[in-house]
Amino acid sequence: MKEVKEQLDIINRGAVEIITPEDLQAKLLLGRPLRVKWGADPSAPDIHLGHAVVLNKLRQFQELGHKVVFVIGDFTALIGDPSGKSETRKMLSREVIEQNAKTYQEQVFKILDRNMTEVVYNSEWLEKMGLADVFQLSSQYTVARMLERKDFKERFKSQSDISVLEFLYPLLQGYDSVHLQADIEVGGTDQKFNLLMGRTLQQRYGQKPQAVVTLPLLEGTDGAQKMSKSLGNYIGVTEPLNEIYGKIMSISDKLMLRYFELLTNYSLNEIKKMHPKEAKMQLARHLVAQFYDEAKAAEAEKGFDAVFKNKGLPEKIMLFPVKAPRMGIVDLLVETKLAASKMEAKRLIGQNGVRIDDAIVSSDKEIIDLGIEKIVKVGKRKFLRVIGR
RNA sequence: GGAGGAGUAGCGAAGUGGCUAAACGCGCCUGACUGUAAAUCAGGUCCCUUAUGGGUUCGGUGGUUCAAAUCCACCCUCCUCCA
Repeated sequence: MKEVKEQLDIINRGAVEIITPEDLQAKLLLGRPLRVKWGADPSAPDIHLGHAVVLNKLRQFQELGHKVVFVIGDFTALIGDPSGKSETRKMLSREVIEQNAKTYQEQVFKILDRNMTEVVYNSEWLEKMGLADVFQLSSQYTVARMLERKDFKERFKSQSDISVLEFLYPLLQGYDSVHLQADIEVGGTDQKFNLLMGRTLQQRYGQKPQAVVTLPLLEGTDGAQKMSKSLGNYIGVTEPLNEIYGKIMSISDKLMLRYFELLTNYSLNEIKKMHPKEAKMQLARHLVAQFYDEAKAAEAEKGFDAVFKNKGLPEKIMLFPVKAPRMGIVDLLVETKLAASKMEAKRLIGQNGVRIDDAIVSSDKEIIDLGIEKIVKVGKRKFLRVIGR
């Protein structure tokens, strides 16, 4: 195991806050593999790079010889985490939760080391709790303190609903730490309240409080708002490799450094010395390799260069059979969904954005003979092989 | 329970009877350039159509008018203040 100081440096990288640094150091000084808790609510099964920030940190813990305890909050998901929410969450059904939990694991192990991870479901212990246990647990915290939490406070102030059930969520998440005897818990800054609850409850139940490491919420590809599926600025770990590679290449140079800091272990000083394009390629390659493998990463890079650097064709192009042997270009674009409407098709043609077999289509009245296969290109990145039958 | 305010294109936001398919910003798309799907610059961004032509839009439904996003009635949704 590495020196404590060295471990602290690694853990600190990219972290927003460590509560408390003294506690963390004391834990590390124990010299044994620590139990690093990470909980996920199996309600949104698509993991993207935003989640990967936390996973990357956990991976670092594993590389330092510690054990990750991955808590699937199947039971707490029945309540729904109120963090950052402005309204009462809908309850999820058991079947949905189970399916999501499965998907979640498949994706998580693209980053985490399976052999250094213990997967637990919190229904294992929470389901068995009797009402008396719940009484005891809920007596450990006050309503006033609960209302200190920003999202609750705002909802209370604006007179939105807060169900009593929701008050139980942080308590149960905190209780998970008690049950699991967690040494450290890692989460996004939006989880801070819940993470601190773990510390409070552990002390009430006679344990040493877990150290808490909070990580920033990653900005999405737009570089402004946090990465989220609903904002459409995310890069999912299960996306096709060319998409991952391409989306990384499309982020701004400034954002690239942020991604390096939070998603990799590369030295930032080294990266800053590199040519920005080279650096970005490095990042794209690294991430594709992480979610797929090295060979696929090289493939993605080759594909990207072929299409964007040399303005050529990608290796694999989807084939789209059309009924007619010949077709007007506008109809063809609409038929193949390369354009959303005829107007759009015309706009694209007018702006020299459409090519057939690499020749710019100059008129929207052109008739295309589909007797032999044609390669249709729209914009920089949409390709289709079209043939009439 | 009472008083008031707001709902306009993907989002934000102008527009308060005809000149409005509806300013502007963001986003998105395309092009040029390049170091990449970075940055920058230019153009485009309701649908159909060969069209300076037609159709359908401004929370919903009806109405007034030659003419409505704009006026009236009712309804729906959201917000603020008071109790």
